[in-house]
Amino acid sequence: MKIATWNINSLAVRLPQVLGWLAANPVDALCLQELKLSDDKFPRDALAAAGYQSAVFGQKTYNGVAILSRTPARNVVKNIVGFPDEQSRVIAVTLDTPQGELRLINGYFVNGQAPGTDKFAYKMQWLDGLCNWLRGELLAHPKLVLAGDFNITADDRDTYDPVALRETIHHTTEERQHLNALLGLGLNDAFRLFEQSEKSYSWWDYREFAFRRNRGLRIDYILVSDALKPTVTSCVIDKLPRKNERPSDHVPVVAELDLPSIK
DNA sequence: ATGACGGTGTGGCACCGA
Repeated sequence: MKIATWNINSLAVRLPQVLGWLAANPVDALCLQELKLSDDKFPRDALAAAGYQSAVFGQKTYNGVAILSRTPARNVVKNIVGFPDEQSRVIAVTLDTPQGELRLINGYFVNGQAPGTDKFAYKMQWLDGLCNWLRGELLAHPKLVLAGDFNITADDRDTYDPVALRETIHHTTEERQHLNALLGLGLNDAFRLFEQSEKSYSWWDYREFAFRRNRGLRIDYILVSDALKPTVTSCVIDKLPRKNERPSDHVPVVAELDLPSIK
């Protein structure tokens, strides 16, 4: 089965691109971030016509996440249990596969603006809350995938300028320690399970021709639990949608797991 | 040091993103 994640930076603007991408890339589940719309504005019918059910946790203007899946999602949880949050950043579902249940968690991690700001402090607290919640989720669901926009570069391979951007937002030691804490729970960065080309990124600024110059960051991840790690057969970044007219600044990441495809 | 680009809102610029 194939699982993908994509920060689409407004589903109202990008719905046609999502539908087009799904037609060309018929994944089993797609995690979307930054819907920027409330639940009542979610294009459930258009996605259903394309063969996808939707578990939605929207928010007006900012944030908002959804999981599209070919099979029904059950046990839907919104946001981090034990971490009250005004912002819609997490949705978790259980999907039933012929190989048993799979827990899929979609996160739009806090941006954090800059070290020393209130938003950075919120990012650290949010990451703490996520880690504490996931510890139990992994015990309850050994076959678990955490996908989304992490807003953290894991290491210097994931940034176009590790020297100039050292200890700036998305590059701080503190953020990377939090990401390592997640990995320490028994999660694995699917992208790094395979040989990848250098300078592989998932986000490029809209400004200064960043995409053309490949000045990007890899901040979108698919983490798989230890139990799933042996089943991962590929993980790729699909840069093509960044060439669309009115593209999102992020592109999809796709992982393939050697579980029978959900029918 | 700043802004550059793009999305949203009840707007004519401000805020946010990364």
